[in-house]
Amino acid sequence: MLDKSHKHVTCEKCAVRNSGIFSNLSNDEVCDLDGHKTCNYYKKHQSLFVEGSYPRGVFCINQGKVKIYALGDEGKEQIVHIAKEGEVVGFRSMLSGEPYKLSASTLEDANICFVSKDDFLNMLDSNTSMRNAVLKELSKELGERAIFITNLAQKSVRERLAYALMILQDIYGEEPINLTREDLANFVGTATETLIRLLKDFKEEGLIDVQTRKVFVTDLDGLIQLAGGHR
Amino acid sequence: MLDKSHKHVTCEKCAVRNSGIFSNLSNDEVCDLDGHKTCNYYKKHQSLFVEGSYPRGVFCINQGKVKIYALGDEGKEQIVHIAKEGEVVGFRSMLSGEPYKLSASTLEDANICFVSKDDFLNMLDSNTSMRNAVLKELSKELGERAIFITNLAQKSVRERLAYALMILQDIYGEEPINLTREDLANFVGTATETLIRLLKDFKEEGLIDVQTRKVFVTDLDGLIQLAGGHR
DNA sequence: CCTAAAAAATGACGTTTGTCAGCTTTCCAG
DNA sequence: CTGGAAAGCTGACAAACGTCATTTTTTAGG
Repeated sequence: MLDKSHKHVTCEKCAVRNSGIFSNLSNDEVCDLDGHKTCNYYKKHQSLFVEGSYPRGVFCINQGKVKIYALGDEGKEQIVHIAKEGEVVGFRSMLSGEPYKLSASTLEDANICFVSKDDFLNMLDSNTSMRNAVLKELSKELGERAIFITNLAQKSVRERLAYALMILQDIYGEEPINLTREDLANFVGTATETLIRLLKDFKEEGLIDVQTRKVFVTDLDGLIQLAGGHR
Repeated sequence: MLDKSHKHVTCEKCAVRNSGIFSNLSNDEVCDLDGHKTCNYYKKHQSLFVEGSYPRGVFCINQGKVKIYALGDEGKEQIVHIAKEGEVVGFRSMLSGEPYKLSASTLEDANICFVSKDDFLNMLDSNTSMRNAVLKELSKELGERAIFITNLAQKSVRERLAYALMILQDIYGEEPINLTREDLANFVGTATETLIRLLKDFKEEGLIDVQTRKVFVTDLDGLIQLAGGHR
């Protein structure tokens, strides 16, 4: 459980100081960043930003998972990414000057810091290595999305679920994957009912273990093979 | 028809001088760029780069269309983007330091210039507005891919075809859309046969006109509506 | 102009996947 | 601890799509 009282996290001592696009900052720069950020406690299912609005800054996740999703025409969410501790989210729209194309909300209780647009852009301007990190991050994500697209277009739901579980396993690390069936379906890109049936199959085939909401990957190699080899 | 003999295009006089990420360069910088580039004539179906290899530079399209695609597990192409005159392609993998995640090849005869990795990165380092253009471009594309993903996951093939035709209409401008059925299917993310049947439907419904390979959009509003409103 | 190869088109058929409706279990606030 | 709401699950059914096999048309090189 997250300690709600301990709201302010010092950047220098942040558990995720060494990951993401801020990891290349010097100690001085991190102190500076620390002075310019605000730190907030978010409850599960709180919204960070919504599609269509304009960015005012970026969010740095200290603790907790965040889903990044688009809303389809019928209001169905398509989860494009699940961000974890150490990731900075919400800077893409800021850089493109467009309104948000995606929404973000917490999947669990979380500590998330906020850095205003001006501060962020100033840092980006003055700091070469951070700039390179941002360029790299954007490019990497672009590559990941291309794979996502190809999977959606060419693989069966079964294969996509295997692929999604591989990725989620990576994101959740030692912890079990903890998503509602609906979120999982919206990540895989299928109907909730279809997803539930497939999860049951996977369990019977010994690929995963399920404890109510929690999913444990028990046969990662099996999943990788099912998903169609490495990617 | 393209003039094959007129191989070298001077950047300053390039027809697409004012589009894409090089558009913000000063005249001096453009002259410099001109000195560092090589210009090549490509025939239809020639490859610019392939998935898995390492980038040596970027390609600036002076004339012609280029498909950017991923190869699925069964060798089926998933076209992610169709680049036209003025676009610079192939810089994402260079920035992420990874091998290409996508392949690119010409859809028609083309004039394409090449700028080496070092030259490109140097320019990126020294030129603020170009850097911002690249950041903007990457972010914009990331947004577009999110929509692509959502469409694939939630829309029917029929709706996706309408959407694809909207986009292609934009890319081809006044010219008719000129793709093989297979390429079109690989862009929409469906089987070639399904695509052919739907094209026929669209024609019967008066949305498009078809002259052998060429597709003319005759009712853009109808397509937009079919695709599910504006995007 | 002709011919082989590539692309386009069509029909038949099976399967995957989505939808709808109803039921059960789990979660959580009071 | 408890009751209502949310999430999870199951079955029946239909439609959308993919696959395969075959024919027709178009393209491009000699």
